[in-house]
Order: sequence, then C-alpha cells, then structure tokens
Amino acid sequence: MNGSSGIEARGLRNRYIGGLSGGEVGERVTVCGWVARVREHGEHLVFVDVRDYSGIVQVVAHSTLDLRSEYVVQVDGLVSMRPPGTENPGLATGNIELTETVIEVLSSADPPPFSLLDRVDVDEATRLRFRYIDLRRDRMQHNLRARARINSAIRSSMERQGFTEIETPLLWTPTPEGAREFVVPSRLHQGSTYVLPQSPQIAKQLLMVAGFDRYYQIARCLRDEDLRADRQFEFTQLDLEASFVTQRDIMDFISDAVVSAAEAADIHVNSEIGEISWKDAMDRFGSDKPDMRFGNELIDVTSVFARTEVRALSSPCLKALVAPNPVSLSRSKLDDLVDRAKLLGAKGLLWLRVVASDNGLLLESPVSKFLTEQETSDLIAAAQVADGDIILIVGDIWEKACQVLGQVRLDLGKSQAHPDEYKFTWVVDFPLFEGIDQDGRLISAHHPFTMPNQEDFPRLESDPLSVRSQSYDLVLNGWELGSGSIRIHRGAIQSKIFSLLGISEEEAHNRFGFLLEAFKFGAPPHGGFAFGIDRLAALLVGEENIREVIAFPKTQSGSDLMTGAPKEIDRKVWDLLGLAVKDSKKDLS
RNA sequence: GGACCUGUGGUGCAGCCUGGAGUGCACGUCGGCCUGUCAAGCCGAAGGUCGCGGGUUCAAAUCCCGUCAGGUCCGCCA
Repeated sequence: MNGSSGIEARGLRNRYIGGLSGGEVGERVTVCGWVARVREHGEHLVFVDVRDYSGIVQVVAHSTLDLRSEYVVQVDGLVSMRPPGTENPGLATGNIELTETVIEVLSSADPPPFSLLDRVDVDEATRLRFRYIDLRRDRMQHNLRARARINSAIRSSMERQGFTEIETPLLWTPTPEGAREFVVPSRLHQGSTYVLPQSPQIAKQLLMVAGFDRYYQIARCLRDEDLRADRQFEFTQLDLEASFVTQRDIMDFISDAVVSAAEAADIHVNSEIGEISWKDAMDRFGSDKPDMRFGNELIDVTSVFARTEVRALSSPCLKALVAPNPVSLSRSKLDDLVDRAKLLGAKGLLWLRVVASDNGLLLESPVSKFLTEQETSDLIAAAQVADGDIILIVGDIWEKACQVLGQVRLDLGKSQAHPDEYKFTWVVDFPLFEGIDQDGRLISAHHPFTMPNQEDFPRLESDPLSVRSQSYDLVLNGWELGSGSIRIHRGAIQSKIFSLLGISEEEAHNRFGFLLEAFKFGAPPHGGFAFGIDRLAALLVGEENIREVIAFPKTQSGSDLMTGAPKEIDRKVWDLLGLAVKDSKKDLS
C-alpha cells in the first residue's frame, strides 16, 4: 500500500511517485516513469521531474546522463527533505526529493509533437493523431479515470438494486427503422448481413420474457448517423430493463445510478431529482431537454395580440422571452438574432425594447407604432418587464414557436448558468406520436413498443396525437442523457399500435417476428431505460464534448486520425464476402 | 445533403480586411554557459510546399474559384 490510490507497487519499482512523502525520509526507493522536465544547472546539478500516473517527484542528479523529455526511466534514490527554502508548495511531493540517485533509461523518446502541459492548447486533429501522447496529459488521465469510477459506481448501484449483468450480441439482426445500422456482411451466408446493434432494446425485452426480472449492461451501441459534439458512431449506455415494475420504479433505479455516478466524480446532487411534463418543458423552456440551471422562461402572449392588426403578430401561437442580458444586445446583435431565428425555421423574430418615459413604460420596436395602447400595456404586464429590458417574440404554430425561442433562450442565457451546478430533471408524459408523415401515418415518438398512458387509451383512435406515453427522459443541464419507457407486453395493444403506425402485420412479422412470437409465451409487464455514459461522464468532468472522455474517438467525418480507419481493403476480402465495390476513389486491385 | 468557422517552422498565435522579399511573438528542439531550480536563467543556432490545385495581377500567405482536412450547427440520431 504505497501508491496514491493505495495499490501496491511491484515489479520494476517499489513505490508510486504520488505516494512518496516526508514520512519515508532516509529510505531508498525505486520508482518508474517518464521524464517530465529537465532543469540543468551544469554537470554538477541537474533536476529531473519524473512522472508516473500518480504524481511527479523531483530527482536530483549530478551526472551528465543524457535525459530528455518523455524518456522512460527507472530511478533508485534516497527520499530526502529538500533544503530549507527550496520546497515547492505547488507539488504534492514538493517538500522532498530523491537524491543519491541511480537512473536507468528504460526507453529513449523522440521529442513529443506537442506539449504535455494542460495549459497549452493543441489542435484536436494533432491530439487525435498522437492520441497515446494526448492521453498522457493530466486532463485526459483525469477524465478517463473519472469515467472508470463512474462506471464502477453505476455497476455497484445496479448490483445493489438486484440487477443481473448480461451481455447481448454485437452481431445482431437488421430491424430496419430508427437509426441507420452498421452492416456486417456474412461470409458463410453470402448476400446476407448482420448489423451492429443501435441498442440492445429487443434483446433486453427478450431477457424479461426469459424471466431475468432485472437486467442491466454497460453496453456499446452503434449508429451510422452523422457525428456531433455529443454523438459518436459508437457510444456506451447503461442499459437496463425490469419486470413487474411501474414507470416510477424505473425512474428510482436510474436516479440511484446517476446520483452514485455523480458522487464518484465528486459531485453532490440533491437526491430529489426534479420532474417536468413534456408539455410544460416545451411551454416554459422551449425544449424537451430543458437546461433548468437558469430561469428566463418563455411567456405565452398569444392572448395579448388576439385581435392585433400587425401581421407579424397574427399567429396561432406567440411566445415571448425577456432577454437575460439586455445591455449586451445592440441593434446589430438583435438583427443577428432575427437571422438566427429564421435559420431555426421561424418566419421571424420581433424585438421590443422597454423604455421609461413620463407616461410610463413604452416599447421601442420596428412595430411599436402599430401596437394599440392596450396591447402595449398588456405585453408589459404579461412579461413583467422594467426599463431597459428587451422582449423577444416569435409567432408560429405552438411547437415551432416554443422550439425557436427555446434555442434563443439557450444562446442568450447559457453563459449565466453556473458551471458547477448539476440539474438532473425527469421529463415525463411525452406524446406517444410525434406527428404524421406524408402518407398520413402516425410516427412513433419513442419506439413502437412504448405503452400508451392508461388514461389516454380511449383517445387512441379519435385523437391519437393527444395520447401520452409511459415514457420518460432524463436530462442534465440541457443534455438528453437517456430515455426509457414501459413497454407493451400484450399482443392486442401492440397490433393496435402497429396499425396506427401503418405497419402491416406482414411487415411487423418481418421486422420483429421473433419478439412478437416470444410475447406469445408469457411476457411479463416490463419497462426499462438507457442513458449515455459518455454524455454523463463528459458533463460530470466539465467537458463540452464527449470525445474528451473517450480514449480513441472518431472525428466528425468518422475518421480515426491515429489508425487511418476507415481504410480500403483488398479485393480478395470483398471476394471472400461475395461483394464487389461499385465506386471507389482509388483502384483497388 | 446544407450553413458557418479554422488551416502560416514541431506546438500555439500575429500577419490576410487595405497584395509588395517567409516579416514577427511565445513555447519547444539543437549547441554552449551555469551548484538549488521547479513554466529555471543567460548566449547562440537550426527549423517553412503560408493545407492542396487553379485563376486575377508586374507581384498572392493576403483577392477570387475549386478542393481536402479539422471543428460547430441544421438535416439525420425510433
């Protein structure tokens, strides 16, 4: 027990650097690590900072030994107090140093392509090309180790709550819908393919039919969709499913897991996680994944302008936002906001500046002269504004108006969210269907196995778009961490949903036949959830990009800059799979 | 599929708008000096396809077009 993490040093060393302390003065120790820095004062005095994962220690040498940055060394030396006045309070081992040292170079090293110091910004493409060097940096060491602790805490939480870890296949069967799947051609069945699972969704439902009661897995999921700051081709989810439970039970299981995960990252969360309905989230925050670390909620002002003469204000729905930081909004910034709103799909955005005058508060705006006195005073009252405030209004159908202004709210307000605050929120009562496609068929909001809300059953035929589902999302600081639902376990309901979705019996059989068949043999009521561990870990370590918590991520165009993947392969491999390449940038021969 | 930003010695940046010799800064690298530094210090040196291709011009890092790469976003992600 002599490392900073309490593990025993063995093999080529008998101490971890981070564990060295004044208590060992007078002992000879052997440590191993990388040369972090050399400070040479002539051949009689050389300071070498040696780094292992646990810390850095100053090694005093007297030789002319050729030591350069990132050389791998074994140092045998005497733990000594530093001479008075030369202690370094910035270093955990700053009151001691290793003297009378014997240094052996285990590996020499070329100068690294970039500085290993966190304070030096390096282009991400360069970091990814030499990822193994980038990973030596404190930031990545900290992030990946925090992620490991998060994983461990999640596993403990699951075990504590009686869940059984079960692995599911990576080579799965195509179920064409939802995310685009990665395809794996079969050699033994030419022309046929496996696909990599976008999630273990169906497999885990089968495990419920199989009677495992509570299943979980830290599962890799793969989706061939375009990448983003919070999306990689492959990502990791905590996936769970449980039988004979309610929505509330699943939410409790997950709450325990994420609160434990946060604690593992030294972040304390109020164990009471807030809850908001999808409708309220849209109405008040203009998002189904609201960032609730700051206020500035949207205000409905439709009724204020119910009889307006102004064309820009005659919309089915008008949402208003009081700008969180009005002083910074110059005329040109306001014009930018109008452009931004249009880019987001709004017809426009109206701004009104509140100014005090002898006659009370007035509104300055391109449309102010068209507003009646009643409208002006009603708007000022509804928005509860004061001198200097700026009111932003978007008019459209309800969902669009909310979404656009919700995005503007984030653009303007995010900077005032406290970076150390962690606001988990449950979003519940999602609609079962998110709309109607061109052919008049309903579109699933979650997936077609989601159980409708019991109270809304009678409206499935008459008013399907108003039907809520037993599904629930977990949101953290404006990021969707994951979602889950109670599943349909009875054939009659499933058939009804399939028919509403316009999925024929034959089509359902082709896609999910094995699942529907399984449900005939005694399916327990069940439900589950999955949340993204990459996203959770990124948020908990304060990163804005999940690549910072992934050891070897892909670029936005799906390349691995270190290995060069994806690469063209030999034609013989295609032949073996019974495939031919139609178009290729290079001749493959 | 689309919009926007970025690309200049090994690293980070300035130069670009308003064309005039690869001009500058910091770090690193290499060499020399240096016995208490810790982002050591001092002196010196090396290091460049200004992403790539084309165009405009007497002249292009700079202006224009195309293209590649990286990033952010829209679409997409049941």
